[in-house]
Amino acid sequence: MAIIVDKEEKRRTIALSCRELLLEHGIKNLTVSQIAETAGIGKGTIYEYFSNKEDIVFEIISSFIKEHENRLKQIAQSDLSTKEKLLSFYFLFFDEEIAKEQLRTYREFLAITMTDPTEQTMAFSQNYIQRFSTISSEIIEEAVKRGELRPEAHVIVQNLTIYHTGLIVETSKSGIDAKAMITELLDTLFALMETSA
Amino acid sequence: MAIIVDKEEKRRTIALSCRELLLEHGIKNLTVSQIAETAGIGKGTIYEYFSNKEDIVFEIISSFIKEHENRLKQIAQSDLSTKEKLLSFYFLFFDEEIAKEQLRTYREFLAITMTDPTEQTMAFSQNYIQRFSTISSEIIEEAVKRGELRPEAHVIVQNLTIYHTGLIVETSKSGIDAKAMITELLDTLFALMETSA
Amino acid sequence: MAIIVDKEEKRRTIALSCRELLLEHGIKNLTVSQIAETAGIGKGTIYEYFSNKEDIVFEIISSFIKEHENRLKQIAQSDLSTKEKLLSFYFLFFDEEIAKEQLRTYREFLAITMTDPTEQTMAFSQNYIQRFSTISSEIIEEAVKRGELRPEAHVIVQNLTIYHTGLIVETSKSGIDAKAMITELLDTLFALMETSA
Amino acid sequence: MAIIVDKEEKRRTIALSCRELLLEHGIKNLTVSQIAETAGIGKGTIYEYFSNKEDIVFEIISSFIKEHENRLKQIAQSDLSTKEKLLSFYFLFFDEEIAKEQLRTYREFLAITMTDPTEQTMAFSQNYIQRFSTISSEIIEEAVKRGELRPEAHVIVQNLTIYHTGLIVETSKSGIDAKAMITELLDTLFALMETSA
DNA sequence: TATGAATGAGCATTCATTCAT
DNA sequence: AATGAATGAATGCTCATTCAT
Repeated sequence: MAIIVDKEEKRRTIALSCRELLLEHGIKNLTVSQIAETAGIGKGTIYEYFSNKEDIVFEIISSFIKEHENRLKQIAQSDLSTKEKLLSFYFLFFDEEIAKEQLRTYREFLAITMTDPTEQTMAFSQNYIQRFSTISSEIIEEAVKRGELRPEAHVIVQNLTIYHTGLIVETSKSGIDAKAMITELLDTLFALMETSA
Repeated sequence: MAIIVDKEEKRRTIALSCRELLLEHGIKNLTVSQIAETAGIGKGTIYEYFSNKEDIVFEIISSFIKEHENRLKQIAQSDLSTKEKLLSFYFLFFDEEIAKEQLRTYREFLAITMTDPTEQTMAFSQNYIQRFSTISSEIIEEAVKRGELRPEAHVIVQNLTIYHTGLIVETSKSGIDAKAMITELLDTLFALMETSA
Repeated sequence: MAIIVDKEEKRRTIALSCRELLLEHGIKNLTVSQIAETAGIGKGTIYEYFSNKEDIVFEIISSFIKEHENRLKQIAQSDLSTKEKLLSFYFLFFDEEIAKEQLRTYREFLAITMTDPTEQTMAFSQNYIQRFSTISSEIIEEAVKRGELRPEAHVIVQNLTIYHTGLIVETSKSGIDAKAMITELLDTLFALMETSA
Repeated sequence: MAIIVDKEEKRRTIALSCRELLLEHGIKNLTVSQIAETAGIGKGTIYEYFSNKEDIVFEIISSFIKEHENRLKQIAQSDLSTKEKLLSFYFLFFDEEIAKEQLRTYREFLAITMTDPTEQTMAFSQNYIQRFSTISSEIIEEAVKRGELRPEAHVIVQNLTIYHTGLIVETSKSGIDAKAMITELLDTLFALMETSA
């Protein structure tokens, strides 16, 4: 009897073994040969589990995003104040050591989604944005329910996700302090959004 | 004595003759040979006026940006209300036929600044952001002076430039209506920022 | 399972198929495309077996040098007198039809080692010089042992390898008869080196 | 009345102004534009006085060689012993600071004469070799006349010029001590060549 | 299921030299 | 006599993907 390998399982195994490799080389400089070698399999075998290089890279990035998502969820469920939650939320990409390491690669990923709008790419990217948005919405919804923030906060926070993307782009040019920018913006917004009560 | 050429002038001439070419092919798929042919000069001549392909591309993009800047200035100086000004201001990239054509190329440019942060690239990019910011700041300053908007508006509008970049990125994934997003956001922000008076 | 190829074997096969090509075009004018075509393989395949053009060229030259070395060994082991051996030894590069054809390419190779002293280049070159020296030393050692030549002959013959290189260089300028030069020099040296007995 | 410029004079002036430039960049990396700029004249003007780049480079190298020749003549006319003269003579290229600086460029020159045997190149090169030979011959002739050396020394010393070229080539590969090589060789040769008297 | 050998399109850049003025 | 603007040929190398075994 031949061993039946769970394809999905093996995809993950291969992807996981190449997380460091991706962070080290970046997307463009990562070769399929390197992936095969690091995963300990043949180059051709890669294509038994992934349709192309992009597919592998996205699987690896997906694992990073899942981790990131979990951290965001922890922030959302923490005891912090609403403002602190949002601060931590948006800082995460710029602040934490792990996230910072991933920022370069995430920018590359973003650049790809901008210039090669494949169906595959876009589906992946949209899905990610949506999940990211959902979590931040939950933070706000709660605050609005509790009467802390005006209902308009919802719209604003929704757009903060897009602002966040802009910040990721613009911080690739030196001279921009993401932390300071977010803090100032949230301070100002909160001053406006908080119920006068 | 040989003819003396105004280098700066000729740079512009060459760049101008290749505007359509760039929009048609995009940055990556544009070849120096195509540029030379379109400009009606020898390939080597290109390098008498530009240090490399990037240099030419940026000169061409620069001409688009200058045009864009002029349109933005016109908006800033128009009779529109502050909110309408800002709407027009941020729509411009997504709305006008001309701008829309350029959006794809501008995204490519943005992708380059994110992944190949050359000194040349960054200087160019920062300069552009700054000029863009200056104009929008002027719109706000005026409104604040007139007592239309609270002073906090300044911080918010400053960050709208970054939001705008994020929007350029995110709209590369279909399914996002930039116009609706901006309208909703500005409506909400204005409701918060307008002096109750 | 895929076919496993003996890389070293294939390197040689490719190199051998391009010997004539190299002699015909010389190093500089030889293109990788020509090599691929002549070897009957794809251009990319070349780079599966060689790290760069220099690597291929050196492999081909290496095959010439090995042949040359074998001929030198035959001379060393022949019944000729010591002087005749040395004459044949140093003539070989200038005299034999085959060698003469290779002289132009060998000069190019020498010129490269002089101006682009890569580690790769130098290692290759030194190795060659050493093997060449070893053989001529053996000829002398024997003669000294037999009491034919004074022990000093060793030093002199060692330096003849360097003289030989000089001759290869200088004969690139017409008007120098390598054969006559070597003959006269060896005659004179032998008159001085031979034991008076 | 137009000023009549002595072409030969101007050739020298231009060449002299670019000596440092040549040593700094080497032949291949020296551009005609650099020469024109350094000489303070237009690029086109270069071609009023020189037929091509090679012509300029050789004029500059010629000035170095003339200097070198003068130093050799001084050695030949000094009070040193014959052996010491020859040692100094052949050391000069490897030992003196100035000469050492020039060695890299001289090797490049040699490489050119080997691979591009233009008439121009060869004439220049042969002329140089001959003058170099003449001086060393004078040293020997004297010694032979005085009865210091056997007449055969003439043949040997003649060939030392070629040996010297070989040494220049081989020392481009590290690991060869030119000074030690020459010393040992001359010691051995003198032991053989000196009249027993 | 696994593999690894083979592939080939595609492109920026340099710089000696010319010649119109 | 002086100049400098214009030129254009020529080439190594990468790497995702396929498919025969």
